[in-house]
Amino acid sequence: MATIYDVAAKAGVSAKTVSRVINGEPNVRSKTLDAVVAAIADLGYRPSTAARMMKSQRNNVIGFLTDRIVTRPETVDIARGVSETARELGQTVLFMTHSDTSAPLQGPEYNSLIDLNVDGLIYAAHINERVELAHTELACPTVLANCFSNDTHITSIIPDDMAGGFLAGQMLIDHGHKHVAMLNLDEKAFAASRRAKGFSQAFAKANLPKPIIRTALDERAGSWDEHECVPAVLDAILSMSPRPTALFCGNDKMAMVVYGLLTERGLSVPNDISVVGFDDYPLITRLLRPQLSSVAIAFDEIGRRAVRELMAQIETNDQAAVHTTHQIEVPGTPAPRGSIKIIS
Amino acid sequence: MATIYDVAAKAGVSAKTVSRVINGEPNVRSKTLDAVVAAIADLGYRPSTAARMMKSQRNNVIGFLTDRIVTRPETVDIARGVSETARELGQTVLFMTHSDTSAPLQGPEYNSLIDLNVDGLIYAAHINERVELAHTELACPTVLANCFSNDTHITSIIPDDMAGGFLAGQMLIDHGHKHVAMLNLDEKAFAASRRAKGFSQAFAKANLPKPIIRTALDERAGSWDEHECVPAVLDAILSMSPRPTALFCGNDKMAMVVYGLLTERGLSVPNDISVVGFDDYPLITRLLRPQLSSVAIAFDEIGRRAVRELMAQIETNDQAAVHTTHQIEVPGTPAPRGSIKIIS
DNA sequence: ACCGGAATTGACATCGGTGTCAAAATGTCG
DNA sequence: CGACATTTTGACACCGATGTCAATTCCGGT
Repeated sequence: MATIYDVAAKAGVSAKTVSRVINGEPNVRSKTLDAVVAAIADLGYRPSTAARMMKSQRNNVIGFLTDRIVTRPETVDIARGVSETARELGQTVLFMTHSDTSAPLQGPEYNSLIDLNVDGLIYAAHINERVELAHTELACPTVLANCFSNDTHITSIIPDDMAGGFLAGQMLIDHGHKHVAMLNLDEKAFAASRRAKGFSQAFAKANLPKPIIRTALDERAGSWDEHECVPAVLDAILSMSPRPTALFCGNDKMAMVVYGLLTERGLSVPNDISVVGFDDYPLITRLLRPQLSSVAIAFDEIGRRAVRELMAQIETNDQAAVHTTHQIEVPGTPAPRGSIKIIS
Repeated sequence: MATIYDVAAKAGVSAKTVSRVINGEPNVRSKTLDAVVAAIADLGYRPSTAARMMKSQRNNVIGFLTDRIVTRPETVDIARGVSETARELGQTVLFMTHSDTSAPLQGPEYNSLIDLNVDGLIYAAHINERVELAHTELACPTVLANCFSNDTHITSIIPDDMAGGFLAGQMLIDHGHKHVAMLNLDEKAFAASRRAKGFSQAFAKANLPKPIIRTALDERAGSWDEHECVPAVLDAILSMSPRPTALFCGNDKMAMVVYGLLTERGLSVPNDISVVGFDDYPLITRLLRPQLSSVAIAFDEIGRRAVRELMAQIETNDQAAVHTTHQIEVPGTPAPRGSIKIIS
């Protein structure tokens, strides 16, 4: 690999002059500039980032750490947003996945990242929940994505689950639904309870009866068997009178299970009952028939915001900087599709 | 940030001795060692990777470049395998996603990776196809994952789609199916044609009639509307006599669409007709009712192998190293579930 | 041609580690 | 106790870039 000295020798100038050219500094005669540029091209020279970052103490590298489950579309989309925005801002992203999920900002991966001298760090969780931070002192500027902390020093970017739940409710109201039910995820989870709250608020605001809300997730079960108690809850709801005209499911996965169960029970979506999901996983919402209505959370936008916030923090190196907003909520978007019947 | 000199001063030794301790070199008296360790702990010292990599020219960093679509479970799983294996081997992974998908080993992201002095590079495609490489000279050791090249110098790790198709066929044969049909993806795609070929071979080997194979993908359509011509193809197959007892879909997504269409037509899976998918996306196979039988490709294993091959290449720096195998095929695993009826 | 000031350019130190090799300390044995 | 082998330690150069600051070149004006 050619070094700056090789280029300097070839162009008949000093290393410093080559450095000037590379960094676009002014005050280089155009003739020397041409010679240097030619030499660089000739030798296929690329400056060594190692040497560069050693000198400047800035790496233009940010770390991205996720909890164990990277397969989740949420995390993937956040990663995509981070990746793209970082590129636009000339930053490189170092991705790592926690091997041990016990504490968010700890463990071998966290240390690797810090050792590699990242300028800042984004921690993304697969589920919007409060995380407990071990350190009070952070090793570098840090932004949380899709999770938050009580520590007001730490900026976090989270989806607005309450507003999302409201949008789901509004979508149903707009289609004329008045008596509806929600099959919620684990009530104790932050995101789930917010969605339920927002959903209720939509009906309260429209002076409609409070929707029925039931927890339908089996928290004790494994990842793919967690829907075991959905049938019972669903049957209970279906046998109510008047029977709800629509079901809001805590997320798209549950909605997908509900589709199957409704088919088994000889009920068709949306003629017999309408269904709304949450998350808008395209794999589910676009491939189910009829296509599933849902509320999309722009996770890539969460990633984007996270990078921008982080860069802002890095730039204003001032530790005592006033963070006016330490919690930024990204709104969702309703995605109405064929799974909602219009009731007149 | 404390430097090695700070530690040296605090421990009352030279920088070199501290260096010895950090790198676990022998010949350090235990008393000095203790003093140094204490000083390191005291100051919270972490060696600067910048300085380190500048000296050693080895970074222990490998690059991971994917084509645009990172949301695909394939790429995500490969990334997971890469990430985990890299960690086990003490390597750091730099992830980047191509912004411009036109040529695999080119573009700003590729250059970033090379600039950052990665020791090696893994390029992962979202679909198992041949890629055209622009350079003949590679800037660093490179391994392809889920795609391959004609260039025999380049190692690639790909799923064995033909064996996978065979497994799908065998799964149906084992359940007593004799007259079956396949709704294939775009025949011109490498992976799709291999799956179809393997599928046929299973029936040929069992001395059963050749399965009906139809292309059911609308290649002109956009990403989520590509299943528009499935209904027509499906109806054509359903009206055959004798009607096939099972449908092998080119992938899980198509199988999911087929589920919906069968429901609309009043046919139930598996009583009226059996269905098999390909890929084993858990989001689809585990949430459909009945659960979808599929063939799982261990993409994380592809990622693992890719890292191991890459490290082997990096270690044997010899450019003229003989690559006995430049194409490694990773087999799939049949995942039979409720979507296949047993025919006696 | 000469001068002053601005525009260019380069010598050299520096960043934080590691390799080399010689110096110092330690230990062993007659 | 001295000679010698062996272990332990440190001084110094170097990796490849950039900042500092002084040296050089250039230019217009006299």
